[in-house]
Amino acid sequence: MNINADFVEKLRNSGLRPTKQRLKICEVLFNTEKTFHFTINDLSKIIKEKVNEKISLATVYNTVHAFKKKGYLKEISINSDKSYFDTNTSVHHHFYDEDTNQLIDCHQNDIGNISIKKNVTGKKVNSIEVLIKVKNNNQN
Amino acid sequence: MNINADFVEKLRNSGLRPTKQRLKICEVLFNTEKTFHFTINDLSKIIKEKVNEKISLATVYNTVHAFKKKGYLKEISINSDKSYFDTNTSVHHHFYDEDTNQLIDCHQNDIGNISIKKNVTGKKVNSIEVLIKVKNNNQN
DNA sequence: ATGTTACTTTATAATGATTCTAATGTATAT
DNA sequence: ATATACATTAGAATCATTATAAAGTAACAT
Ligand SMILES: [Mn+2]
Ligand SMILES: [Mn+2]
Ligand SMILES: [Zn+2]
Ligand SMILES: [Zn+2]
Repeated sequence: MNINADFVEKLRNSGLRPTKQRLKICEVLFNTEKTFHFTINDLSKIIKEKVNEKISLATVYNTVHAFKKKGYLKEISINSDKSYFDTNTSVHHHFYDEDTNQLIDCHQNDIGNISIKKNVTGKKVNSIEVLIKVKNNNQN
Repeated sequence: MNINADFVEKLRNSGLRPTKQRLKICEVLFNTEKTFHFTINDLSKIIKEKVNEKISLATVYNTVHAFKKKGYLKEISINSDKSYFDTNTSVHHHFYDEDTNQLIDCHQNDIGNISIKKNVTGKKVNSIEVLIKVKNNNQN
């Protein structure tokens, strides 16, 4: 278990105890080639189906929020019904496919630089996020 | 009732019957100098306090969604807890004050032009929205 | 005006995502 | 091995939103 040792270290370094539940969730979230977007529901479905481990829904919530707080996950709000999480924690923008409800990363180089000419007085800019909603060409 | 007649016409033209509930809500939302952002909770509080009319919460939801569908309101998702609505239906961006949880309009001229260099294949860009999160300068 | 119909409002229940609780289990340090 | 703080868990609670279905009202034809 080479990869597992990495996650143990990662968790320990964050002050999180490496429990088997957290390690399983790490595997699902971070042991992939590409980053991805998911809802809590997606995640618990993946755990149920692909992993031989029953993790309480409360633990999934706890863990996702713990990972978000440690900066290993990002939360993305597209509509108020569901909350999306992102394993890509870098500053980046998103396409949102309104037909399929899918989030797609939009890399910095796919979009012109964004300059804020006038800011709110007495405040510092914390993040700039662009959301591009796309739809099918054919009218429905 | 000059203004009221306008709202009656507006509703009729949209295929919505001008009920007294809808007219009251029109007054609250559209009989103002400036556009503003609100949650359903905000709106029903305003109706309770400033207007001598008791409107069922279900009707507030129904009306807001009807107005959104007709293009008189815009829905804005900042975080998954609350849904914000906007009486400014033009294409525009937002500052979100993370200290006060307030939405502030960001006009087109306060921000550089945004060019999408690479789009999702087979899709047309429907909207481009920028969200700028701001915070106090002093660390807390 | 009256009646008919479709639309609207309303109170209340249902839903569903998220959070809370408090009991049980476990990792870590001594 | 023991103590202790941290973590997991099932189930309950919360809260925003949506559904239901009964009663009310606007629009329209007679
Ligand atoms: Mn909605
Ligand atoms: Mn959250
Ligand atoms: Zn992303
Ligand atoms: Zn706005």
